[in-house]
Amino acid sequence: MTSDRIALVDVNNFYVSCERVFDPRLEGRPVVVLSNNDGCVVARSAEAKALGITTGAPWFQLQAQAKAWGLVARSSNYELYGDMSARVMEVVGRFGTWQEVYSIDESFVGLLGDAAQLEATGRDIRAAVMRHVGVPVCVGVAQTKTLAKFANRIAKQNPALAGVCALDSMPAGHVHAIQERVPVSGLWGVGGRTATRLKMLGIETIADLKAADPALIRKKFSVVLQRTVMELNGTECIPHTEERVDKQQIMFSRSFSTPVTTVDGMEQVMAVYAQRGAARLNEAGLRASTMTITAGTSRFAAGEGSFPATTIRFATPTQDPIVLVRAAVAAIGQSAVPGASYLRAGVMFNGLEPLSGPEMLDVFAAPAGQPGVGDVLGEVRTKFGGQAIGLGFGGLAEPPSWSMKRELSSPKYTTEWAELPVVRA
DNA sequence: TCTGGGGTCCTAGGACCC
DNA sequence: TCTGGGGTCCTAGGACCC
Repeated sequence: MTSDRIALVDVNNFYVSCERVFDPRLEGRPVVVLSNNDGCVVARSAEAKALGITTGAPWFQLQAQAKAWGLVARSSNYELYGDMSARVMEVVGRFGTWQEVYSIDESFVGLLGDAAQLEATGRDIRAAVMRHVGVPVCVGVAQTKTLAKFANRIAKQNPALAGVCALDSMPAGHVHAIQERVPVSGLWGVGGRTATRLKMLGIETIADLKAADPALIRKKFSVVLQRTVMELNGTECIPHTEERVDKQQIMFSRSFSTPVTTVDGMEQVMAVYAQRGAARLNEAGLRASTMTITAGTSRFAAGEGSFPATTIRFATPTQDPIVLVRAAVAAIGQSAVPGASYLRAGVMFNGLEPLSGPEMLDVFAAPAGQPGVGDVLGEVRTKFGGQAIGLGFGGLAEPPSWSMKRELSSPKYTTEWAELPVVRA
């Protein structure tokens, strides 16, 4: 019987797998990839997981044992991961009747076929991605997205399945037995808070939740969890959106490598961050009607922190870096507390609209058809690299002392001519 | 000394309108 | 000045995801 099914394809330990493609010595060793500023662990190889290293573990706490464990750490290299992601998505997309890219390492694709064909297609996808990109993927196939996620989890945890699990080709009793063992928190869309509240109602496993009354769940929780219950029972409730819906917000936020303690310093930070945000707006072809700036001291320090946040509304939506930088600097100047030890800051844009949309009268805007400042900056960056040009502090060749730290980074193997891998034969 | 960054969706409540 | 229902839009906050 031919059925319409959904496959969830994701890359195992994606960041680590990308590093391994270009450095095979990492194969078989415990490897972690760190967050910005080399702060904490964001990805782990199977060997690192086996050592008990958790996601979010601070690197400074692991460093002492790293040598004894033979543990290798890499800074995150988003240029590399982004490019590898695009390659994986392109290969996976060839197999589907539709494709929705869900995250940097996951996509849902539509498959048609009977149980045996679905499973065979899963194996073909795995082989193709390994051959063309070099990273291992797992495939879960089922009737709904929630179940496809669940099947993918089974594929990952059960080595005998060799990375592919199509629920249609498993005996129903077997599937049910697994659902009776796995706690609800292992389910897509059910986090810790909801799991705790469900437990009080005696709902602990996926099987419990599947058998729950959807109407009751909606009343006691939300329409979101009700959809989960229905999806567990085979009714599709979460639509697939092939083309990315328009973004609702754009952010740029970063922690510093060293604290910033002066208002002047925070103004420098904002000048740089507002520019980075403006560049993102320009790339997306959007302008914003509000900008929210945030900053924060340590969440872990004793005493009261300072977490200024200010929203600025623009009479005319804009993506002009000069306007945005001025507004951000003025706002932080008013809200930053002198002497506070700031560790992070961010810029967020909301109320987005396309650049090509109806123009309101603004005597300072570039005349129609002429490039604005953002376009010119973007063009220079495309030709000469991201660091080539900037306004004020954003244009310094030598980055300020608080800039992000990435000491253990691999080269941008696939996106910079100067950093291409060298092969000797 | 050191603890990520970037998002989405839903809901409740307030402002405002007819 | 008070009375009333019904509706939209916006924002803040919660929960979750990778």
